[in-house]
Amino acid sequence: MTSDETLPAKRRSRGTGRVLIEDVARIANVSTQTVSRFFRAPSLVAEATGNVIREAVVATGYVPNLIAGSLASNRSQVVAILVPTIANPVHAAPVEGLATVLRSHGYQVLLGSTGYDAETEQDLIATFLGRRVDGLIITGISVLPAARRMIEAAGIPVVQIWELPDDPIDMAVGFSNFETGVQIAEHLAERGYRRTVVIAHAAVVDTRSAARVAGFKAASARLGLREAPVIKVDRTTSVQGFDILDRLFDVDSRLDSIFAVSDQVAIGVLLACQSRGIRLPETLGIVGFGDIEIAAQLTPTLTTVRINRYRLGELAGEMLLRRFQGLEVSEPVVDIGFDFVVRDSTPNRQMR
Amino acid sequence: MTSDETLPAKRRSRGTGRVLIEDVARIANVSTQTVSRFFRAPSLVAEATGNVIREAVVATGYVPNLIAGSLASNRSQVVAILVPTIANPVHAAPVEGLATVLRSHGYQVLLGSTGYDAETEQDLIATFLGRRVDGLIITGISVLPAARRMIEAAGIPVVQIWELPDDPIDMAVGFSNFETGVQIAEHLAERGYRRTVVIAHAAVVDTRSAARVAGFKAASARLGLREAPVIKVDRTTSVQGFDILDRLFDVDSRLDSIFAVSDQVAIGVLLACQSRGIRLPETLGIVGFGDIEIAAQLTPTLTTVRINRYRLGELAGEMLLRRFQGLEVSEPVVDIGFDFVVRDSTPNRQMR
DNA sequence: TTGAAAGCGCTAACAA
DNA sequence: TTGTTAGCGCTTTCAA
Repeated sequence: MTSDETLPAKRRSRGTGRVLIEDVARIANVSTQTVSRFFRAPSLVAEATGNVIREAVVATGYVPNLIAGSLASNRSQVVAILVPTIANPVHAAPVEGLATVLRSHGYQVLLGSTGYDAETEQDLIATFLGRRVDGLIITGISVLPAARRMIEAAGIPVVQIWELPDDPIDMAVGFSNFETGVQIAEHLAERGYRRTVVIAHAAVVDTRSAARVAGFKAASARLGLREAPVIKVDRTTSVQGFDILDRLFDVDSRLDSIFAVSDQVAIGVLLACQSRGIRLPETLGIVGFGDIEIAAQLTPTLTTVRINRYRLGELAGEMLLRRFQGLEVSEPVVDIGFDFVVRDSTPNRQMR
Repeated sequence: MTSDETLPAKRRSRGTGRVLIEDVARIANVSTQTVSRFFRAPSLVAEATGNVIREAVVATGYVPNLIAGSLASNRSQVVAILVPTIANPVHAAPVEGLATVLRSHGYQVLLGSTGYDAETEQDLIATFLGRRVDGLIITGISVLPAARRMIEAAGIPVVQIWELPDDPIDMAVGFSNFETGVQIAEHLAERGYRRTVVIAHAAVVDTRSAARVAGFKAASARLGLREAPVIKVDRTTSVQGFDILDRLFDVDSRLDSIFAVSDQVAIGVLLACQSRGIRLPETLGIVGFGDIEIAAQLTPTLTTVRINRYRLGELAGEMLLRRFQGLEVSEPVVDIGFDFVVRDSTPNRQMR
């Protein structure tokens, strides 16, 4: 017979049968508050007391319920990150950087894949706010107005990554995608290419790749070059060269170069050329974006733009952590820049 | 002057100033319980009542606090997944599959990167259990005993992925890594290769790649072939061919083929050969593992093993969902199999 | 179909 | 350095 019968009749316990902080407290002969303190700030507990508590924790196998702690403290120790798709290593890298930085400070990462869909993004934001995440990382700037209002109402720190928003929700870490397009156009022009075809991303919310194309076009116009034809692909995250190669020559049978908004697409074209016996780089100059690992090992090696993607996530995490500590973030919008990496896929082209 | 002064003096509210369920209830002129029901099971609320509540929700901008809900209901609606590193697309794919399946059922994904470290894995498991996740997905079988005990004590459903454990913690979705190694050895033998060098993973917790190597060795021995030399690399997730190529020829200057435990490594070697003008596939047969997207587009195309990685995560999610619904999982350990994909990198070799 | 009361397990505020 | 008390905001239980 248990002691349950000694409880007031009205008490209908829904207990989960797990070890609670009060069990530890009773065994260690201290208050629950002291046990709580022992976990959150051990330095505030006398060493002898701490040892007794530690023993009681081991003896009982106590695991603190962080949900209860979150409710009481109004801090969840969770940060959410929204990416278009985690299956693209370009977006996986910041997640890895973020998770690593946060974990060393006791925070965990809640992951949301939007599939390049603004509605899905908004739904995820709503859910994450309902979970009372302490901070939010968002890929890009195309946040729906309603979602933005929800975020602002929640008042939590937010970092937008991959772009430099004119009107940031809060903080941002990124670089000028437009400028990468400009440099690519200038490079191709300087090397003697005159008939570039651009391979862009069909997804409208991918404002990052759109900005690269816009930069390319603006610079081409300024240089007095023809307006490059653009073909659009549904997915820029996969290597799918043969179809694209056909479409390229359909659009301009005399093209001399391509600029693809992602390395994956550029590499697809490069490999398709190889497979069909089209000589590279003589026949076609190729520029990609992202500098994925394989870009430097292909033959020819790929001219592209390198971003420190891991650092992007790491830095975003560090900015959130500063805010969590109540500190100022001196530079709320950080330009981490990019490296334009010239390799063998865009050699000097003899003028015609 | 606010109404605060009418509150009992002892009441020291720590309220967050946000809209609460009771605000909605007051405005809609119903009890908090009815509002709660409206969110969890709208069909139990009269339509007219529901409409009034909906209006009140919109008017106030109420966002339910899921933390409080989790504490009260003892369900967090969160599933955690542990992967060695999210930066490897091979491990990112199941995460994407899991997240997609779970999201459509109102569950979110908490992500943990272990960095192929068992201690880190254990720490993450402890944290996730403290957060009272409703389910857990673990990559592989090398869970430390203490971590295993914690999981079993928590009594939540668990799915181990990528392997078929002899002694599963709970459920599993995987395939026989050993058997992939066997088929690779048989294929190379049948095609006339006699001097294979194996490129393995140095990380001891990567029991998956170890099993592939073991299968390869067992089959080679059974076929009466020489025991293949093994070289170990620290990271199998990156394309790093030149160093490895040198080491290969150091180990066996007359090797005729390689088996790499990951496509990334196999492709690194393939590209390094290309770059150095080593003729493929004549000089060297190459087999990888994983069938990453680019494998089919290289020249020569890569012989490898295909796993439905996305499905791996999806299926694991579906198994958890069944358990959450209190249903039986008829087959707790599922073998999803693999496809051995023979391509151009391992042509028939003329006997010497 | 709706409501009242009593927790869920922890931490913040205050006091000693 | 430690303890007491009163919540955190929701859902469960039970009753109507």
